[in-house]
Amino acid sequence: MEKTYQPEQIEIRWYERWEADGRFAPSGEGEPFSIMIPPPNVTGSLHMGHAFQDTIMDTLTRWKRMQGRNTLWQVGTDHAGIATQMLVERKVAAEEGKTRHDLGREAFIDKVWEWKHESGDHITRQLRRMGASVDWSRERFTMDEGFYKAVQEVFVCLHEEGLIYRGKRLVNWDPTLHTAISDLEVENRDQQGSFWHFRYPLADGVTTDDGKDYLVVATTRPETLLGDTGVAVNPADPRYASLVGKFIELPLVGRRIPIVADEHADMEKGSGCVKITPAHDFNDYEVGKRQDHMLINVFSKDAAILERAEVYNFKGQPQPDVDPTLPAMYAGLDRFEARKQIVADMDALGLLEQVEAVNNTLPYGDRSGDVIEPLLTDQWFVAVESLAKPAIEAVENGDIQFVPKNYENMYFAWMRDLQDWCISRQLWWGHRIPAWYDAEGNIFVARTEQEAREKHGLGADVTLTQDEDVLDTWFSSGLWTFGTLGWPEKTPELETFHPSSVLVTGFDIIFFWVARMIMLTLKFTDEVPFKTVYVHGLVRDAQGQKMSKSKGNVIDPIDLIDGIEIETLVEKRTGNMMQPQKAKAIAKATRQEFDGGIEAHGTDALRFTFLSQATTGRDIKFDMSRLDGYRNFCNKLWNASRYVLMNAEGEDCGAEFDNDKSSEVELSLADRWIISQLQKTEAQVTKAMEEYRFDHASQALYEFVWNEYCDWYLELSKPVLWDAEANDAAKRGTRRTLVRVLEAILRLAHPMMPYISEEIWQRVAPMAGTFKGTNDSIMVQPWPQAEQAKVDEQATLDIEWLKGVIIAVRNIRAEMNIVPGKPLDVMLAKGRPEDQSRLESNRLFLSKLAKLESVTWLANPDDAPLCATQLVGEMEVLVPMADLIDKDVELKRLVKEIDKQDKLIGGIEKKLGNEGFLAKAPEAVVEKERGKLKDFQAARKLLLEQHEKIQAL
RNA sequence: AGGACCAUAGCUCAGUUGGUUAGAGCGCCACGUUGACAUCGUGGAGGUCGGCGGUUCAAAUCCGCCUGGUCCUACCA
Repeated sequence: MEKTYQPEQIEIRWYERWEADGRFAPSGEGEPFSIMIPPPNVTGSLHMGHAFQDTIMDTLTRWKRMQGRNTLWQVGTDHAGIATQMLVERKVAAEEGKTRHDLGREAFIDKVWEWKHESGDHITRQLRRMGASVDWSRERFTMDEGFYKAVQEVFVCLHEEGLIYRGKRLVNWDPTLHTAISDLEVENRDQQGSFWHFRYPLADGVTTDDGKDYLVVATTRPETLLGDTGVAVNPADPRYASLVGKFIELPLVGRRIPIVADEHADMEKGSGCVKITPAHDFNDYEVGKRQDHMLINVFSKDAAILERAEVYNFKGQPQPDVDPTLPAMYAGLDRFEARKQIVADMDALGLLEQVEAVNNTLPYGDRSGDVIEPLLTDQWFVAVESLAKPAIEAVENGDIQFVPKNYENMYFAWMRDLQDWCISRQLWWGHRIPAWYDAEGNIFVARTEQEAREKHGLGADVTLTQDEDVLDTWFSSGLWTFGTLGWPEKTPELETFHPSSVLVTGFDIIFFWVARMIMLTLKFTDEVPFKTVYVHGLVRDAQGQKMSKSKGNVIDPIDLIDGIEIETLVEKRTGNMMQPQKAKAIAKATRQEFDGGIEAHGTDALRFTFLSQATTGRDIKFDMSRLDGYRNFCNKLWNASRYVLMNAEGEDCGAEFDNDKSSEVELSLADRWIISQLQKTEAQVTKAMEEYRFDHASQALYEFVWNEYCDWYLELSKPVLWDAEANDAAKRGTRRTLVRVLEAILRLAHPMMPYISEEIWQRVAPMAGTFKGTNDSIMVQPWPQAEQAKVDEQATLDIEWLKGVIIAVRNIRAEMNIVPGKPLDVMLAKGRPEDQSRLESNRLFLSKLAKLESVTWLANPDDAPLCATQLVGEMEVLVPMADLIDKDVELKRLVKEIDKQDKLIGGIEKKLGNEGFLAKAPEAVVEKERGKLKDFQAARKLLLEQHEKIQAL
């Protein structure tokens, strides 16, 4: 073995080997366990969030596989409608100077497929680097033929049931992308805005009670004035009671609009009068509906002012009787231009009463960054109410459980206030909506045009055109758990692996995806999509900032694995930016944070870091120093293995002797102890994994490997192995323990650190007798199970004693500035009989580990010469110091120690002096305190004696 | 405005049903390298558990209020 751990030499090799050996496919045996990967964007690349998520999924998958479950980790990607289309549009623009419209729909779609083929395996390659044990043979893409079939089936069925409908409704419209987006794709940002107060003249010579001939309405969006259909006042507002039923003459437009009473108007706010614009505001839409107003749309798809308004009733029917005339001077003006102009014109008319500065929030499209406009358009919707009910129940009754549990509240809150879901998108890349129209605009929904004709008896003479729009990507990913398994066919995979066992996902897409999956899956399979939802937090940068390309603080997980030069990193972060003006600052910050670039750490160290930070659903600040630390841990494990191999390879490791009582194999105290500790660790790690506490699982492993196996057991093995006089059975016992415990460690580690564990296991397993032929792999070994019978409490106590004495001697060395290598003569005094017997049976270990010349039991403590002392329980560890002792230093140390004991004693005495405590605390607690008091007092007494002795010098 | 979550060592975080001498890693200080590992070893310093109040014999842990932070939902006519 190499002297240091070098991940790059082993990782790719092992992944290729596993894949070639078909290790990732379900075994076909055992109780099924399945995880469906949240499909990443097919043309995307792996970011830290993916890497984190994939680590968790792979750890669960490998763990369950080792537990003998029939394990499927289903892999695949989604087509990411808007994101991919935008990317290809930009690419086409850059390369050919053309828009998608120049190319036409078909040619453009070809371009997207080309791009998919070109870049589509990037993310899957990265998944492989992460060690993901996904079943590549079952890889799915949402735009695959088979998956499309599932999408059509669902659409048609829902439509037949009346749960999908088409309607003219207000949607969040992205004027840049020219498509509807869901409210989840809208980002609300705070900003400084203006609040314009306008005077709306009363028609027909009417005046207010206080004699004014106008009402004041305020708005943050003056340009919508053109679409006003009325002014609302609160029905209980005495100020305007006399005006209800009267009219306003809408300025600039000249339209007569009614004053209506509606509870939407808040008497406390502003003047108490609200302008109503049903076609441009979600609240006003509701008011307009109640008041039987028209919908007057004044915006084009670009959010520019129309020449003539479009007028509809609330059924979406055009209203030719309403005069659609709009002022000519605004026609074609962009909404923000129009706003300026309208404000200026109102001012000129003396109708601008005041402009107030306000803090408000504005909706932005998370893709385009443009301000979202509520716009009246024809869209397809899913009526979610009847779907939501069972979806809520599934979580309420525990069929689906969230981990951590508090996310269930977030889910309920959203589900109980659900709007119908707009599923059509005005894009080209996606699942085309399976609906056809005849010349009159009649709608025929079917799986194919052929079916549409047959179903509705349409002759060949009827021209049908398919709906131009595509479906929201989340509509198709909502079918992911069962669509990937072959639905609507009744496949054996569907039978076996659905419902899936766990969904691992970020909280940010609970609404987007999780909720919709639950609704659609229950509807179409009568099963939940998954039994558990493990929700993890966001991976943030070291400062706690969200990682984003525009901030220039993203880290490519692959760069943490392979390392990256600083110049390459700067280039990567500042190249191809949307906002190039930020490049300089980003370069500077990057150079500051990653001075010498990033070193290679390997996949296992990265995975272990993620796991150790995976606490209960909170965000994680990615910490480079922890990554360093876990790479060191890999190295530690590597070197411990090196030691084991050096001492065991080619030697008799007793693999064939299974009976520990056999005279052929003799186990030392240390052997029994480490075996005992291993059982506890196995139990701990398993429990932690069951509870999704990967931080606890990784920590339990780390502590056992480093602080017990390496720090103590390996050291304790040396005296046995290097003792020329030790018998063969003892050596065999120690070698066997070294090897078997290491082999178990590797199996415990494997789900978390697949590569290093496999690499070492290949060398260790043959000696441990667990290797079954040349093609064997740790991936299919049984998960370690704690055996209660091997827990040896006596051995634990004995080793604790031994460690205590060794540490006491080390302490004395440090206190007295004695070099670590100098052999010492040590005496043990006071204490109990078992202390003496422990000394006799551990003399060898003690001498070697504490580097002692001699160690003797002092029957009469008064015989002790002048010594430095330490306490182990009630026993004193004495190192004769003769004239070497520094009186002042030692006195000071003792005083400090005595003070410490005094404080402890004081605390307990106070407790025990409290009658309430004695009366009400459980007896066991009281007893424990009494015991502690006794110990502390005994320690204090010894320290005091020692102090007096030295004082007397 | 409503809600959720968070606040523990210089940093990143654990701390299960109240009873621990409040822990880990990293960092820091001192010492140390012939026999697995300097990606290391040994020893050490460092915390009034955000603040105030309450419940209790006992609070980092339970309750209330406050402060600071993150996020979500709503509103902003």
